[in-house]
Amino acid sequence: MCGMEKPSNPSEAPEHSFGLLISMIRTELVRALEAALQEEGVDLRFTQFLALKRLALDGPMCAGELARAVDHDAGAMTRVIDQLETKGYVRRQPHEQDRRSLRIAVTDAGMATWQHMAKAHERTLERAQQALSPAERVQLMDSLERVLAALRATG
Amino acid sequence: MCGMEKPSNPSEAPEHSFGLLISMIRTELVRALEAALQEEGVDLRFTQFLALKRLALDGPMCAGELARAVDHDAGAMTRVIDQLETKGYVRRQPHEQDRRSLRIAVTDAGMATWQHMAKAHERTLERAQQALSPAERVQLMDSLERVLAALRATG
DNA sequence: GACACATTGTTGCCTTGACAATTATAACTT
DNA sequence: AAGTTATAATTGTCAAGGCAACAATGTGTC
Repeated sequence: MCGMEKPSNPSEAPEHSFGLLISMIRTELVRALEAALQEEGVDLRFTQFLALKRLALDGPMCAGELARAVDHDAGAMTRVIDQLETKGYVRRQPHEQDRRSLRIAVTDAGMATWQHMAKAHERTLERAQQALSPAERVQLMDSLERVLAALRATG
Repeated sequence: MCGMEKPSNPSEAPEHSFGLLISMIRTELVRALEAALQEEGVDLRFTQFLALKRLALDGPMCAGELARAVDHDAGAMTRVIDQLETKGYVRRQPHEQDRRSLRIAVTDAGMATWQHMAKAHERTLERAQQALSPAERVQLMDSLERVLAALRATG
């Protein structure tokens, strides 16, 4: 009775608001990426993926540094590192100059998994942007960067 | 010691990946909107805001319908409606033809709050897009809609 | 050196959202 | 009409993220 409503006009665009649109894309992207990872046999959630990717690309870094790099709460990052460490993809090493800090390093197993993941990642990203021309993709990323900067600027 | 790292090149763009960029924007947008609402004296979270906005704009609808409209889990939507009902912004009415369904309607207080919110909403959205030209804003929304459609299609 | 203050990582607490199971009602089939 | 299936809302459960409190260590000041 209450199912698929809105018989208004099928030709008209959904006309989503910006906030909802961004939220929906994030949800779908996370779902798509996690599905792609699972197909590849990689058991990682979105956040774990982001952290491992960052470490694999940028090399070892401190926990807080990593948290900022993937825009994650420091407390939550502790647990993400726990998970990655349990899976054997990451190692906590003491920091040379600062005994408060850590040096989070990717293990060999982590690197192997990362190379496995990279394919699934690219495939998902390609699928998301398949309806956009190369120029539009560049424009999209540029606009999004400017939106983010604006939001962060005015605080 | 481990603070603000990355002294590489200040002129170069951060070069975020698409998934992280979308996530960061969502986080900042939610934060900005909730801050703006709070400044306006409206005590609503992002999800509650989305639901009330949808109801205010589209009129009464069923719970499941509303959940789909704001891309929210049905179970979670039950609780959002609980919250909005507790605040007095929304009323659960029985559905005329279907005794399983509900008719979620905005109260007078809810409508007043919505008109209060609308300003904060527009201000936040304007702030987010302030660095984009009108043409770029249209292009951005269009690209995002296409990305969402692509993700949902191959889903 | 002693003190205040800042920073790093961790933990506890709370809220939120996703998913599965449940209940009540409707719709469909025979 | 009886039985089966589908749908609406709710509830329980669990993982994840944000925030505040905390202990350990570093930094700066007198």
